[in-house]
Amino acid sequence: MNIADQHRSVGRPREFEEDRVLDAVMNTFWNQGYEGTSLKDLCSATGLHKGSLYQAFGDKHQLFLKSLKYYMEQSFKEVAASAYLHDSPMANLRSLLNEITTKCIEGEGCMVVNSMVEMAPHDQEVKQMIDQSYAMKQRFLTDLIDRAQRDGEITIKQEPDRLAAVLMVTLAGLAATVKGFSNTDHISHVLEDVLSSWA
Amino acid sequence: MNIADQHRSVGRPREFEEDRVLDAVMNTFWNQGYEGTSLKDLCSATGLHKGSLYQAFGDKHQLFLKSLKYYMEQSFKEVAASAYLHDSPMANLRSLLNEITTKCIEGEGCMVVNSMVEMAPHDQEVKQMIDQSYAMKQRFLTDLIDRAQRDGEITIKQEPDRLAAVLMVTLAGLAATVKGFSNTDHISHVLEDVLSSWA
DNA sequence: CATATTTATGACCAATTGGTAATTAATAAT
DNA sequence: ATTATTAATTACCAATTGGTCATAAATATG
Repeated sequence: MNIADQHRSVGRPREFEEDRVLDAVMNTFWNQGYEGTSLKDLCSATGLHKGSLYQAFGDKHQLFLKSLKYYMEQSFKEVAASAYLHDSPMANLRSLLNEITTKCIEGEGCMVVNSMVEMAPHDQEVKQMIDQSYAMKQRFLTDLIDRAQRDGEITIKQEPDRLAAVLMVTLAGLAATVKGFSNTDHISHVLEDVLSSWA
Repeated sequence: MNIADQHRSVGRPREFEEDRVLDAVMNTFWNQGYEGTSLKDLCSATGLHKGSLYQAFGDKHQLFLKSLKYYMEQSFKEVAASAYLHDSPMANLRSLLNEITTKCIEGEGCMVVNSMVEMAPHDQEVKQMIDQSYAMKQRFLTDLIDRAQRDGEITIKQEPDRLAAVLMVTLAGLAATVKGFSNTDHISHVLEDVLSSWA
């Protein structure tokens, strides 16, 4: 019995899996935004009544924060794995960017970028979460770039963190642009093109 | 007497300037988003009662479309001028990107990118407007890049339209990223860095 | 079986939402 | 001056919003 279950050992047991609900909530906020999502939307997405949602996760805002955190963890896990497939840092960087691009196009964007645009300017908590996630990802990229530079596979005309900043902005741009167009042919190769210009 | 004024020659005259109202509406939608803006917000921003807003511009959605169109026209005018200051296409491209970057950081983003993220997937009319604006800007950049390439100031390893696609995505990324951070030092030079990697 | 505890459900709430309609006010044409 | 026309203002509306609360149901403990 772990700590998370401990306070549930007494009383009526939950009829839902927390992660499954969080996943449904996440998806709803992801493609409708915070203001565009009503509690009714969340109820029909999760199959729960709002009373249950409130009791289990708190109000709409807390629910959003938790689903955003969930998104950040899940999406990073899903994607970071592809940066360890090869021996060469450059190959790893390439497959990481390809993976992100593919996921981004399939999933029609990125919940972090959506939240950055919609909420960050008016929501300190969201802003803070994004700040952390951004810093971590930037370090991740900087490290890969640094090693690729040492291997001589990337130009050393720029510092690794500046190149990483370019990637971060380009990735955000990809996530934003994907939402505007049905045909994504003209943007699917953008990350590759940026990378190839660093040869 | 022009056509626009013709139907106003009879009856009580308007007490507001259409453009001033549209400007206030635009700014409100720009930094609160569509769903995040209520009619009350628009009334206090414009000083008009909602009855007047409806009569003059239609419902909330039409009002948004008109203010988005207004934004597209105004922002393009403001920015495009800086692409004609110098003789060299490369210098013009550089000052254009600098101007966009500056405006983007000052104004905390771009209404088109905001709308792309929030609305395009669920709003055909918005999507269409963005599509047009995107195509025009991409042509504008492609043309500049093409001429800079002919001058030998930009690598010819990539086609102009692919380089332009990179710029478009990076610009969208800039507009999105700007909204997430108070300190913009780490992104202010991204466009320059992209450009310099094309030397 | 009784009790304590937790969850699920549905009724309930005030406030706000986008939107309409009736009334009043201001102008041009007659 | 009267009338037609347009605009400004106000009152009004049904629906939805996020959020709470009382009650019923399900479990573990004693």
